[in-house]
Amino acid sequence: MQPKYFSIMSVVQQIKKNTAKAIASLYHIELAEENILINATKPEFEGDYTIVLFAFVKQLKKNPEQLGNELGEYLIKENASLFTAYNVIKGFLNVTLSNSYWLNFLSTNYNNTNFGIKQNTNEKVMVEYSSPNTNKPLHLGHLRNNFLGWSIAEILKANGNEIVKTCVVNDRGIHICKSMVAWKLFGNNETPQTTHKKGDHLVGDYYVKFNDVYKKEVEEIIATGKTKEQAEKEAPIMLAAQQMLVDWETGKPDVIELWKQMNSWVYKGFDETYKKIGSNFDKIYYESKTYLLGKDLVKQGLEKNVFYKKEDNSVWIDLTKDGLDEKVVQRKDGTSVYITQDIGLAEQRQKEYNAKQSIYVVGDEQNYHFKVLKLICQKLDLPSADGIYHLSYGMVELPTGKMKSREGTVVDADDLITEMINIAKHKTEELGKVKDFAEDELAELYNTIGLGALKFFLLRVDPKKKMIFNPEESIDFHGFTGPFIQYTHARIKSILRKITDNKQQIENSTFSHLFPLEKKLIIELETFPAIITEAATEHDPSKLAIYTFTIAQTFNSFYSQHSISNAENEEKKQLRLQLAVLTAQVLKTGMNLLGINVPERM
RNA sequence: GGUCCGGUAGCUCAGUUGAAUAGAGCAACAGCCUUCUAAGCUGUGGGUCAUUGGUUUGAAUCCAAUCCGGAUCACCA
Repeated sequence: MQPKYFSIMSVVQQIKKNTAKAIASLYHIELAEENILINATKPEFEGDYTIVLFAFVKQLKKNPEQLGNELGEYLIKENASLFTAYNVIKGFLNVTLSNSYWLNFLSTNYNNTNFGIKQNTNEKVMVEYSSPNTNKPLHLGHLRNNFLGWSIAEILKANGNEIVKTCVVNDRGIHICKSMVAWKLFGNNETPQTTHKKGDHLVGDYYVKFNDVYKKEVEEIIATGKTKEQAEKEAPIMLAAQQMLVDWETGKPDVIELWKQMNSWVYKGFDETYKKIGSNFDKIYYESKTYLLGKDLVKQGLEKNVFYKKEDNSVWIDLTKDGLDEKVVQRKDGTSVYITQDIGLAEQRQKEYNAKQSIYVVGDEQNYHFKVLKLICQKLDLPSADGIYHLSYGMVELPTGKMKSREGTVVDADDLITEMINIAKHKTEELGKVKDFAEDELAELYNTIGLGALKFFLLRVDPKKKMIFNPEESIDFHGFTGPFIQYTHARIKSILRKITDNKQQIENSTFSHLFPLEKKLIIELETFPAIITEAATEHDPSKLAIYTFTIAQTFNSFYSQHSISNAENEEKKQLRLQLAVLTAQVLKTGMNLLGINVPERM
């Protein structure tokens, strides 16, 4: 049996194909299928799908009504197994598809656990996400990044791509030295063990400490009559951090020792958080090892005249013809800048993995940077260039404005996760439906629901848009939320468990009556494979979040109106069982693609 | 200042390859659990789609201008 993977043509494609064929045969005009607009028919009209005629009215020199009628007649005559009725209103041709078509779709797919998942194409895609700094713990913004990265990787996998998940850890630089200096000055040899604090939080505290001290020092210097600019340059703690960076680069043993020590605390803390949110990577790059990459490419670029050297020995690229600016790629002292290492890393990854596409999940504040990066790689003729895709997402802000870790005004990832799990616990206890669960089962359930709520909350909006998180109004568990969908899944599973004689097979597929809500659910379920494709091509998990919500909503309406176990007759019962099984399957797959688990009971 | 992104119901957001009377959720109000999980369902109210002009049979969607908000334009990362 072949339908392991979904490969049947979608309804919409079939309608397009038939419409094109009809027009070719009736009017001898060839229309490209992609130019035919098919919409779901609005509920106030009769029909399943609507062919919008306006687009080719002019070309065919027909009035819409007449064209609609001729097309409708033709479709029904030539393909009676698919089309059973039509009506024309203004320029809209509404067609009704045969119930046997829908029933056939349902019975061939309901028990396919791979429904919606495409055949593997072996096309490799790299997804870089998370990419934390080792000077502070993860916060809400990192969570959006992680969830997006994970989800887009899963979605691409479902579309047949081979995925390499990667993370670039920013473990060196002046900001890392800041926490190191502060710890050295004020830390009294504190460790995660002595303070019982997660290592990333401990280090983060010293990053904040650095900035507090720095601010105070600057104020003191200004009070002596110097300008702000001077003060910022002269503050002793800043000078100490800069010296430490120099010492790090020259490999001074005690600095390296401290650096390794503090980073190891951070990694341990990160691992804990990653484990909680279910994130992992196939390959981790450390900037301390890659920051020197790209120097050879600078040399090559000079030879190719892509770059040019100024009198002071700095190396530049002129992007003014591309509407951008001049950009430095190597400092006058010969050291490389941020973008240089990115170019180098892009090349190295290409050598190591040879991926067709490389997706960078990075905030929209770096839109310009990635535009430049791609352009430079293209001008250097690097094989990785065209595959560079910046999956840009908006910042998560608080009602009070931007989060700033320097000022300690961030929503901490660990705290938020703990809070969400606690809320899940309280709500679950209030409802009292799982009193027979063992303790570890309960813990797992709270985890699933709490994280489900959080992930769904962050993934349900278009990644491009910035979002506002209000800590006062905690994340909801009703309506357009993760728990609502998880609940619907658990509800279905509960029904299925109770029906013992579930042979789940309609013997009589010519059974032709469908209630509106039965049909609506089937029609919506049928679009699942297309939604997965759309989410992948648009790099947008929110498409799936919205879709799974719609399915859950429709199922619940259906459920409240039609009984499954006490259906009017055996055929209806079997039909509804199939519907329930496929709905649960789609909800599960859809949520998994968002990185969210669905419980069997809740 | 240049470039880019955004402005849709009280709030959070869909809808933006042009298409029927602009949709959800939350909040508010009114109903529904002797029947498969009420974290649910049904209904009501709520809109100058920032503004103005243009293109079109048709504009929230495309074009122009304006207003508001944000990002970015570092030999920072």
